Amino acid sequence: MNYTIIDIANISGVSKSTVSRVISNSGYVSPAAREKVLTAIEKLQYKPNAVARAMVSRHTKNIGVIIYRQHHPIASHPFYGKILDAILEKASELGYSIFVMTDKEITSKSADFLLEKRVDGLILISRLNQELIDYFKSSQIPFVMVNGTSDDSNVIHLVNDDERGGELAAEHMLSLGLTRIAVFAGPQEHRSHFLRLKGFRKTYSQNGYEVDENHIYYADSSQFEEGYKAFQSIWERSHNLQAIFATNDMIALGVIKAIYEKGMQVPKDIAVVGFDDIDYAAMSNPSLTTVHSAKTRMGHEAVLMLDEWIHGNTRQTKMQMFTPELKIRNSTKIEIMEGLS
Amino acid sequence: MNYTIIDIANISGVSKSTVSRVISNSGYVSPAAREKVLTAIEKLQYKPNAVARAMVSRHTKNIGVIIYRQHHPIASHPFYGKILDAILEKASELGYSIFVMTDKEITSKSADFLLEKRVDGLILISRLNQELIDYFKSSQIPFVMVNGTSDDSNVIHLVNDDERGGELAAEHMLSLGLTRIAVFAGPQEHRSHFLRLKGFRKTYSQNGYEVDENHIYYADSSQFEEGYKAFQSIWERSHNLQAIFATNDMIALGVIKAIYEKGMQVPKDIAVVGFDDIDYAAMSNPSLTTVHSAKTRMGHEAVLMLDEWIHGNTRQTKMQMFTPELKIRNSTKIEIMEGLS
DNA sequence: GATCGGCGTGGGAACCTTCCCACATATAGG
DNA sequence: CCTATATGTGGGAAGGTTCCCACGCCGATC
Repeated sequence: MNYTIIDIANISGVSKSTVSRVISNSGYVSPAAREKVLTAIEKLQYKPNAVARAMVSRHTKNIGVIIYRQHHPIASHPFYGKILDAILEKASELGYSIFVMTDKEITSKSADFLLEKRVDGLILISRLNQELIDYFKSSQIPFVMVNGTSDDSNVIHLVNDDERGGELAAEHMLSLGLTRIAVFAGPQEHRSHFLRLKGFRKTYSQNGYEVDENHIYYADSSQFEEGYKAFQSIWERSHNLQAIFATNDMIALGVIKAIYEKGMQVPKDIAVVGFDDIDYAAMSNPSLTTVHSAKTRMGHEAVLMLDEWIHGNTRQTKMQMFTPELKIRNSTKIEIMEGLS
Repeated sequence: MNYTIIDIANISGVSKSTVSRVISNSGYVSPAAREKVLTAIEKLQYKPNAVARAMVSRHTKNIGVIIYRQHHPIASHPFYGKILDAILEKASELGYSIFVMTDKEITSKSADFLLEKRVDGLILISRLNQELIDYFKSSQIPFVMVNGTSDDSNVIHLVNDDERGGELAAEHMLSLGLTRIAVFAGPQEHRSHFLRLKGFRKTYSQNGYEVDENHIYYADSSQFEEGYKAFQSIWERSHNLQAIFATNDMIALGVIKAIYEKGMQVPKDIAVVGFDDIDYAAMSNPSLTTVHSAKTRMGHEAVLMLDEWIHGNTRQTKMQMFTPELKIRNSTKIEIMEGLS
């Protein structure tokens, strides 16, 4: 069914070595021989067997991407999926194929699977624990972490400067005079949510406003439903909120929906600021003011750095941090509040 | 760096054949020998080399997924990404690894790449042309098409019953007495958009209302921006619309946004119906009435059918059609219009 | 006590490629 | 004319596994 290099050799009347040289474009091959081989390849629609090639060359040109996440969606997630899209794009440019796996549990199971497939490297997305990080380190496989947790400065990881992002959100809200606020924070064991909240509180604090712990709602997950439900619960505690900061856009979108269902409007009654700048932030009604995180750049850079490692080069700085950017949209389009506190 | 079956054999004092039998759990192995081998495997953290295995067994347990699509997002697309998520899930259940590729052009380029990697089968998502379908047929590789175009009844393809979906949308709108309507249709060369429009018009027609060709806007793409821009253009032509049907949710969401920016409200001034039931349909403000398409089921079924083919079984019915379902939400929550035309 | 089947084990070929080495021819330099 | 170098070609080993076949042992059957 599939032809081999030997078939091509026989048809074109040369040895398999010569065919190999033609395919890999290396060594000496006479124009006549090359011509004959090329015609035979074309005629039989011969495709070199990458499995056999990997067998001898000891590398597959395959990269594994594992997204650690408990809830759907995963690939179609507006944040993680966006990173994946960027990975796919850059990998294709560099000639890699990508295995995508999703894993609900933070264990080595998926990775072992891909390790058996002999991938050249691994890209790990989202939070994983130190035990797993140590496992990857000991396995000798080149790997990079995207948007994950690690204080281990020896591990390549690409993250958003979430603390700075939190500050940006706070600065914006402060500039609008919004001081009666609430925060809807995603799971604090996740680096991003933790730092976003931290930066936000710090900035408010530095400006003389402590964020009341009673006005911080800690969500169990970072999903839409969480923001939606959470708003009801916090609303009962405090009726005179001016604004809400959510540590990601999905939560913010859930909050907006809940606000409208209570018969209020954004930003007229309550302003909302999100984080991530997922595609829907711009599309939502009203469009959502948010902090842009470098999803595409993280994905591209992850592949680039992994590729370097695979080729034996490593950079000095293992940690790459991307600067976030504030995107002001309609959900905070208000007159500046004055003299209120 | 990586141990081989021979290393395990040497350590445990048996032959490589015995180790192979232990790993594959086949043939006769004495409990004593099995025990020794297992300990050695555990001790060395031996991982069988799937590349070598694929070499001899002639199958890789890898499946390629190619998403043919010109515009970003792809993996993170609320429709295609959702299918991909389902594929990933089911594949993992069945022990397959998934190569994901995206291709902007409808050529055999990506497929050739995966064919070289010797995938066991291919899942092709979205529209492709007959030439390419013929190419896959001639390549002998098991493949299934998801949400693609094909009149070739010999090709396995999974589609949504889009025509019926168009009817459902029309029936709902008619039941609300909405007759002054406009349609925003995605690219007509795409089977889905074509059939959705067809079913919709047919139903209106059967009820005595022809959809005026002047009130159909044919969009160049099926994206948010398209719906957004399109509304402005159609709005100038007709100021007294009661409702809009868009052939997918992204376009519908764009329309809603444009409606609000013109100072009107949904559904009070104009009702909107979409198609697909992407996650954001439920989250949007107002929530979007839409026709649910079986994204997850299509993804699951695609893997299942491909797996059957890989194992040499094929079903009689190559074409599997999924019945759509109307999801009534707030974007059509109106008093029934009476006596208007 | 020879034969037979079940059990347990090991050796070797095969899968398809790359890479190294050996060999052949032609050309140039001394 | 002989050697050195460039060009061109082919053979064989290696890479790690599976699978087939052969072989040895044991207990049961005739």
